[in-house]
Amino acid sequence: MSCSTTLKAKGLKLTPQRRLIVDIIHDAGTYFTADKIIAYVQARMPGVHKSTIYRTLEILEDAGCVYKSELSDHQVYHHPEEGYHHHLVCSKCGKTIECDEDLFLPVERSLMEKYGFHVNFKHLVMSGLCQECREKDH
Amino acid sequence: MSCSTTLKAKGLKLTPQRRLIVDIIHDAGTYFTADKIIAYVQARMPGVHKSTIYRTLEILEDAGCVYKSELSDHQVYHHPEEGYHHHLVCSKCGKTIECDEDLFLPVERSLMEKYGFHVNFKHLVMSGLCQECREKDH
DNA sequence: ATTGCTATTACACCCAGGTGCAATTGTAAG
DNA sequence: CTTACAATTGCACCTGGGTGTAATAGCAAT
Repeated sequence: MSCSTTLKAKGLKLTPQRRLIVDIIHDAGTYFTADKIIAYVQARMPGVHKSTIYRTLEILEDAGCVYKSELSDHQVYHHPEEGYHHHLVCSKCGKTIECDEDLFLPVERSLMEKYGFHVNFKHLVMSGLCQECREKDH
Repeated sequence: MSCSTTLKAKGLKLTPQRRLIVDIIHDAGTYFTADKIIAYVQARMPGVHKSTIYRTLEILEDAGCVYKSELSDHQVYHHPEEGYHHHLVCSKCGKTIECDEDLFLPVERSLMEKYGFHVNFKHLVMSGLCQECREKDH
């Protein structure tokens, strides 16, 4: 189901501002930080308030049209069709590595077994050191 | 090495403000949010500015005297001697469960093997649903 | 094409965390 | 016990993310 259809089905309106924000995220091949989205939107449609953008992003997230992750100190948005996976971000060079989510199934299982806790590991963003930076550093 | 000694060894001054902040964290058996620390400090020593407290906490973290974690939207500080462990926080009832860090060793290893990435999993704080809340919900 | 109702917007304002800077203070050396 | 100097403080101000609200605009029914 397309994003605009999903919105309509929920009784939500398809305003020009929303159309623009949806388009930007869908056209992105990768994830966008909130500030980037704000910059793009305001470049194409000056006067759009940042609170509108934050609220739209929240609505789109609730509707399942975009995914949000916390990357150390910012929020990051990406399109669901980009697939379910986590991101490894090198704290030295900033490089991003996509990471298969299956690697986390064992921990999820053991947290459940040991503590009865169902942890939410969707779209994890983790920081650390990539191979090159560790080698350079040695 | 005591915290004050560590500070002195780095050429840092032991001001009354710092002494107070250090004491508060060391006397805590558990973790403290930044706002709680600010409230405690300002109750005992009115006039201390929040930026001073944030700066002191950063210095103490760099010196290894306290550990910082990000808990969904706040920062959380705790004393190193509290031990290395992660926290599971229920997003429904707010309950906190301490979680053995050994559970994460397998993922750390597989991230290293598969991507050569050394992830920093110290003092993780994860949200999810605890057993009771899942049962109540069903 | 109007109307009416509800969702949405822009705005003003809030909050946590943080920075640059001039004035102040701890502390080591004389 | 001074002095000197760097470290620290409080302040003003900034930033990202977010909320309450009156005014506005989509959209469905007429």
